[in-house]
Amino acid sequence: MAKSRNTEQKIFDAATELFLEKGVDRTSVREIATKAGINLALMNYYFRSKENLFDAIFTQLVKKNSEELIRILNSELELEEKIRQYVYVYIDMLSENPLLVSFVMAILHRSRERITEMKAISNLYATDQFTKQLIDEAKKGNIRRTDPTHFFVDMLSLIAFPFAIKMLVMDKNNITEEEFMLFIQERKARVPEMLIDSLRHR
Amino acid sequence: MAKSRNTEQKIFDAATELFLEKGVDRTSVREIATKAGINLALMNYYFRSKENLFDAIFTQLVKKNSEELIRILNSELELEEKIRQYVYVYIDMLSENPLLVSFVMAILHRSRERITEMKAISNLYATDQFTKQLIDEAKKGNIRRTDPTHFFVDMLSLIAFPFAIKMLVMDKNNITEEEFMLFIQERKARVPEMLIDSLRHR
DNA sequence: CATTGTTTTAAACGCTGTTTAAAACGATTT
DNA sequence: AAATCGTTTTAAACAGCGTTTAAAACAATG
Repeated sequence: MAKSRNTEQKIFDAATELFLEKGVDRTSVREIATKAGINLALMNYYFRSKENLFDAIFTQLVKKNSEELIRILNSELELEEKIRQYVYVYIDMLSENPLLVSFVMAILHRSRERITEMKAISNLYATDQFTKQLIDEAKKGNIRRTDPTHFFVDMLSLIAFPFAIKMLVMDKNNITEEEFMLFIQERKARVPEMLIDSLRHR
Repeated sequence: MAKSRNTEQKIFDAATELFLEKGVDRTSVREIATKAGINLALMNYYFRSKENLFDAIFTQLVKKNSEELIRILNSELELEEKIRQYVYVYIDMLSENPLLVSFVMAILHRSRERITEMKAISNLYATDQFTKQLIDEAKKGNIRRTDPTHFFVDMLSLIAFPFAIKMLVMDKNNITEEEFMLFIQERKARVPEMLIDSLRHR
């Protein structure tokens, strides 16, 4: 046999599919090789390690999905509308990409250090423009003074954590996966209101 | 050599220490055996599997820490005070037990199914009394009508998720571990206020 | 004192991710 | 056209993992 030149892509595609199906840890390199129809050693030849292959897949996936989030965060949108759009798009994104959720969980689980060395992530959370907006609006008296870091952490928590505890919520409330997805949909309206409420004067 | 009768405990202790230090996945059974000063096979003899040993350690850890949380949630405390205490104690608990955070992350990461089959967790989130309180207070007009499930998920998200993204927050804000812990401490006041705000009429 | 059931041991099993060294191949140079 | 060179593919092995096995060592019992 010879080059065929799409070997790398075949590995990438097979791994993506298997990682989605069964999770990263439960997918073996031999399985990937079989599915891709290539020799076992080629995975290491092209990606150096399984970890590296995972990183490549994750980075591509984040890049594909994060552009809109970054655009919204750095747009000139009025604050409340920006929060609404950001939450809405983010929740939709996680809803439509279970793989993304699994990957994020895997990353968070692993990360004793290696987080922002993944460029895909550090770009995703470049919040300078948003931070400035929060401070400016507070100066103008339009909203309450708030710590931008806390606010952003609040926002991410309310958006992402429910996906992490999906099984817990399903078990506790005796609901199906479909019903859970409805529950998540409800949050697209609820979470922005809660965040905006927290910025109001009282 | 002979029974020594604390072999099981020695395994348990060594594993707990190593799991805390390096995480479950990065700790091998051979390492546990060495640290405990026992034969490799004894881990399987006493705990059947590494997964089972993990479950045993996790269950004990949760039991030790969750009593107070359950007590608060089912107490007769007035709603606002209950929220304040719950958040305060929960955050303190996670702050003082990094092992607990790692374990929860590991569990969430694994869980494609097996969540509430861990009794320790299902007890932890028995929220009937709390749910009733939210509904009653709304009927009395003291708070806004709210979906108790959403509210509880909000609460857990704001409490727990920041621990999960610890490295991300540290990297992004260029802060040390100590400064991160201060950031977490600030949330003990912030999070309850946000939750209580979300219950106010407007 | 022999027997029984429990605990410990050394060795192996089947799996994992990864490395090795040689083979096969395509393209380039002579 | 043949030889050379760098790339790609292969089969085989390696070291590590969690786990199992079967025999040995031991403590308690009849």
